[in-house]
Amino acid sequence: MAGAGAASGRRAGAFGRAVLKRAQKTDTSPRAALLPKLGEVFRTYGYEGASLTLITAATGLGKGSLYHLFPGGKQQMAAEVLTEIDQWFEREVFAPLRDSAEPHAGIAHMFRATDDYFRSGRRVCLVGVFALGAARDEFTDAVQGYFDRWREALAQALRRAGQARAEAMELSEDILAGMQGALVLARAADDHKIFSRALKRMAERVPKRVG
Amino acid sequence: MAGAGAASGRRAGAFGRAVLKRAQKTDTSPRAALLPKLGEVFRTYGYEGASLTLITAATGLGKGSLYHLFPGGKQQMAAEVLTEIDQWFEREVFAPLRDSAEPHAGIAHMFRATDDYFRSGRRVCLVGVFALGAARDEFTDAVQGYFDRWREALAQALRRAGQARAEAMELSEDILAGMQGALVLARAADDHKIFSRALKRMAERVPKRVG
DNA sequence: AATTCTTTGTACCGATCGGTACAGGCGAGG
DNA sequence: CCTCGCCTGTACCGATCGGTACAAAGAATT
Repeated sequence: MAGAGAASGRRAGAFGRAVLKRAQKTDTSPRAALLPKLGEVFRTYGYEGASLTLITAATGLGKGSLYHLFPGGKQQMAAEVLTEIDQWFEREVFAPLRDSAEPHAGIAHMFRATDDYFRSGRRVCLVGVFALGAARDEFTDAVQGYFDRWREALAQALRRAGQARAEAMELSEDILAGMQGALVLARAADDHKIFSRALKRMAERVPKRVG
Repeated sequence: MAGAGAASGRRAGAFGRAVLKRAQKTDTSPRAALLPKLGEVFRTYGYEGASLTLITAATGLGKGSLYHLFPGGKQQMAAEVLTEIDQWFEREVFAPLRDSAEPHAGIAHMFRATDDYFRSGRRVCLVGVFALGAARDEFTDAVQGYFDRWREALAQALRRAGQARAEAMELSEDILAGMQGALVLARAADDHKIFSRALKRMAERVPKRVG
């Protein structure tokens, strides 16, 4: 969809593939450094609320540079931010859930990574913000995919940890909802500890290892 | 804060008190009929996204009428919508939780009313939408108050149902978060049943009556 | 040094934003 | 019937919206 790294990839000559591949792992392009800043603006003000003025202020780049890097405008910026977030979670959360030999380790890793990402409740979920607003309809796939793949990966880990199919489905949904809701409450009350408490409860809800 | 019913109250002469009191219970003024429509616009598009154009379209009223009824503009409209929602929950949820002789009945009533209000997951929470966005800082009291009083009322009911202080606090937070999160997930996946499942889980999490 | 291509600031675009001014429509009371 | 006061449609306001055009600055290549 949104070609993150397309600009750097275009510059690649005979060694195009190798360069592109490395760029995808740790991209040092200005574009990559930009996405987190863009993400913060969207996270804080929502898609509609993130005006070009706010974006230029937050990034330090003028419209010229912005539209040179993102010819598709706001829509493209948001799309690339979403895919960057998706990649982060894929790497730090979904993959460990699916691949770790010991499922409980993957689940523990998820809770740690999630606590980090949401800054222990000081940050809200950009995908959640988009989901609640009108932007959902413009980024349906990204929004659906994020939660769905998370739930799927978690349910799979829970099954491997010994839970029955139905219980794993329910519990994974329960844990995701508990987290998202805690982020809402934490921001509403301006009290990030609400999120920490929720994370702890969710972790306790996962059946302990039997072995 | 925002004087809902102030316009009708102003008209009241010697019988001002009585008229005002009745107006608060079932207000038949055009203003009262308007607030739900306004609420739907804010709920769907967020505070910033709810443009005057959208509002006039949804209400059928021109700017002239709108600003005659709400001299304070969008800000006043949103404020009155928030107090109307607060009043609804106070009546249908918080009061039953606090006052019902049998706390389990109050809690059951809460789940029923909540399911109704959120249309079994087809509707999102306006206060949650505001909480996540920049509008939170403009309506801090209303946003904080809504969740805080809900949590407080629920915790009190749980205590009366036999739970210890700390457990009641945790569980009330857990239930609110589970609901809010389920609304986010339901809208993200466009699958309202996520909310129904969450409601059921939350209800089961409340300790059964001992007697 | 000359040339080429990328990057950037700035001026500008039409559309829309929230809000105001106000003239007339309208219905109730005299 | 006339008047008075609430209500409402419309024209208009400056500001800002997202986006475009383009010329000059910079960097890289030869």
